[in-house]
Amino acid sequence: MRIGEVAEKAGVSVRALRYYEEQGLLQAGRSPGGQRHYPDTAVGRVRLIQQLYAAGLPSRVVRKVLPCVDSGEEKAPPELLDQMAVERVRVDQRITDLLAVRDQLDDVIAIARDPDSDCSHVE
Amino acid sequence: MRIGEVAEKAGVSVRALRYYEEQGLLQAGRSPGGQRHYPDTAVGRVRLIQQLYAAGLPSRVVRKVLPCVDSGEEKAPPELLDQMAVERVRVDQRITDLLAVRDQLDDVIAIARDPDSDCSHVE
DNA sequence: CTTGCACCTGACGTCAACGTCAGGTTCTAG
DNA sequence: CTAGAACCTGACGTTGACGTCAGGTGCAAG
Repeated sequence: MRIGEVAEKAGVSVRALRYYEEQGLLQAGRSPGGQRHYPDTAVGRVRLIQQLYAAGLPSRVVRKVLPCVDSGEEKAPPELLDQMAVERVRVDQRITDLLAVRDQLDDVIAIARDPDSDCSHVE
Repeated sequence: MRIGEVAEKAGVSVRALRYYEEQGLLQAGRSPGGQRHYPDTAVGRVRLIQQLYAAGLPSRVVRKVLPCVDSGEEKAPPELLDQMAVERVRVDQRITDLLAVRDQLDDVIAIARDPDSDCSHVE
């Protein structure tokens, strides 16, 4: 597959794919003329990258996590595992933050919809 | 309170506070000499702003949400409420993404710790 | 009145994750 | 063989949330 097809199937821009390669997140073979070509698995990998980005993980984290997730998990060296655990904690913290924010939004929405209900969070 | 004290109590930089004012997120009175002074409530408001940022909300969302959360929720016009609902959905989506990522991390960590357990997610 | 720290206003720098434009090449269809 | 779509490599532009530096001012203490 060439870059355009991968981009379309994965729902990202061609520029993004070249950027991922530049960042070492996605390898590509080259045709004699210099054009990139990807295996079918590339689409899935790009989707994975997108998922990690969508979750708000910074690129340095993606860089650390990707090799573990796709290139056979059993090869992960212990120090890398520690990093993963650290990131796991960070993700968890972020989830907690988001839940709190969601609750705040729910409060405001509920109060606005039904002003007579008491504002219990102020006590 | 002057800006330095607020910054320290809220755990952010002085520059950040000036930035918030510039963005219309945080008002401040001025001394005759031109120095900003804040009420005690400013610290809490800054913490709220930080929480929203920490959750990954973009500034435009914070801009929309803040007036509802602190200046008396009952005044919120319906169109603003719709926006809040939209953002609520976005936050929810983000939580879902993060949960998926966390599960992936857990999988990788679990497999690495205990390679004999079967990789059930691949079936 | 002077020292000196906290404060002020610009204004340019930074980093990430691409967008976009310029100028040239490769590949495919007819 | 030729048009033109898809690709290539730089390289500069963008947005958000500030960092940082320059050059000047407010204010409490001695």
